[in-house]
Amino acid sequence: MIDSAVRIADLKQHAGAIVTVRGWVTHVRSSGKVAFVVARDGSGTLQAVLVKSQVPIASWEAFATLTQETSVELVGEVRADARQPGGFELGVHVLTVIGTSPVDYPIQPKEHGVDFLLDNRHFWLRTPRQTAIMRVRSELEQAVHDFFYARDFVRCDTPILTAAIGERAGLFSTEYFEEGTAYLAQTGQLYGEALAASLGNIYTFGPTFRAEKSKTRRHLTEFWMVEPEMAWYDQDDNMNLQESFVRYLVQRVLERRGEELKVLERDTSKLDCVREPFVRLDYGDAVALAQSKGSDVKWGEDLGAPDEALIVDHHQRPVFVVNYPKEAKAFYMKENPADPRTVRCADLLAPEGRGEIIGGSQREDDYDKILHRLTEERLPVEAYGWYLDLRKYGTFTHSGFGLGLERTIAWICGIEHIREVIPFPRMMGRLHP
RNA sequence: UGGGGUGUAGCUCAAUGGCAGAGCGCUCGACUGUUAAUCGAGUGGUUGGAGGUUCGACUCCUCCCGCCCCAGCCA
Repeated sequence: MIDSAVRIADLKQHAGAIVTVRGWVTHVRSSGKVAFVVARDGSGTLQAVLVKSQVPIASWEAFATLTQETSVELVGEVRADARQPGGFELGVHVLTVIGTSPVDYPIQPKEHGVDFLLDNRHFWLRTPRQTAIMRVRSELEQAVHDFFYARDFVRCDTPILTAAIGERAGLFSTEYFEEGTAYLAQTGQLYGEALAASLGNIYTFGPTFRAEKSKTRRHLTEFWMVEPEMAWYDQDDNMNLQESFVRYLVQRVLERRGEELKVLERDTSKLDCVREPFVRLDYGDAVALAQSKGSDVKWGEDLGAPDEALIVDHHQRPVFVVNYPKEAKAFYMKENPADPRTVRCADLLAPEGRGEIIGGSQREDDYDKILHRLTEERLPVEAYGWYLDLRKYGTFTHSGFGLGLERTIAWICGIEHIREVIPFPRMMGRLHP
């Protein structure tokens, strides 16, 4: 801070005092000899009142020049006023313009189209709904760390620039000195497995990149993922942890970000369902359920988004769909001893048509089986040498999962499209601002 | 990539083959308590682009472009 300016949110602690507030103008109103400036500073909004006969001429003239988003410094008396949302207003003694703002500021206090707002994302982020979302996002990120710290998981940062490993979907590539092509990581999981053999329980939390040409409300090309990896956890332990984790995240936002959820007009009763045990539905039963509701999905196929919606709507709470067919899932998932056609995995489907927010599995720990799967998938075995070593030198039962941060935020906040829950979304056809 | 939709003033939208409009914004004016203040006046257009049909096209047709929704891929 430049000096002892007061944050708007803290004004109630300064009732009756003369304080300095700095912020940006959102509205101006005038009634001839009384003028009103509404300003925000990131912590809240404040109405400041200027009376022509009680302020210096320079301040009165400065008011006349105010436009939306002009940055200002206000010195005045904090006084209680029942008409104000926060209960206080500022009786201005001095108004000083810090930075002017041309009259063509694009965002008005009215409805705008999505494309226009995304073009002006740097300004859109100044609006109340967007700041509420960003505060929930921050709360969730902190909650992730608190949850795992309390359980003695070690946070490990895995590389973003990688050689060609990982999953099958599209990769962003870039030149990498004499090493050829590097790819932006689409998961930290394989590194997480190596670290689990070193530290026991670990998690990674960072951005991941997928060059898929997806244009849905659930996809970004750059998104943040939490990926825990636990030594000596089987798939049941894994799901138990996921259930505790998701329950904690929801409770944390309900407890600490109620104001933000109110701004977002979130019906929080829809989140009460996380307190009940999550449903654990075998893949075969999930297929049968979807079929009974009109889907033509067949055993062996991955569930489509409409199938997932049918399944979750039926149960009205989070659902684990467990043990998918091998062909529908990645090579590293452990073969199910009870039914070798399937693997020991689970997708966690969030309520309200949100679809998959977690994908997880027990990892294949048998050297020969995973080598066989790599070959089957026609993946370059030589690139996976270090990964195979984890099975060769002291293999171990282990499991992990990946939680999509943006999908989780969108679900908890009740935001339709995940492009709104990351400050500067990266999607097909959008790289600016 | 496939299916559907859409594109008109700075923004949000009207104009169903016959004079291209409104609200908001912006400019000027009035007002000593406003809450997206109110009231009065003013300002605003290559109707996404190219071609075609027609006496006449924002409107109908063809192609192209942008965006939105859905699907696939996944978190």
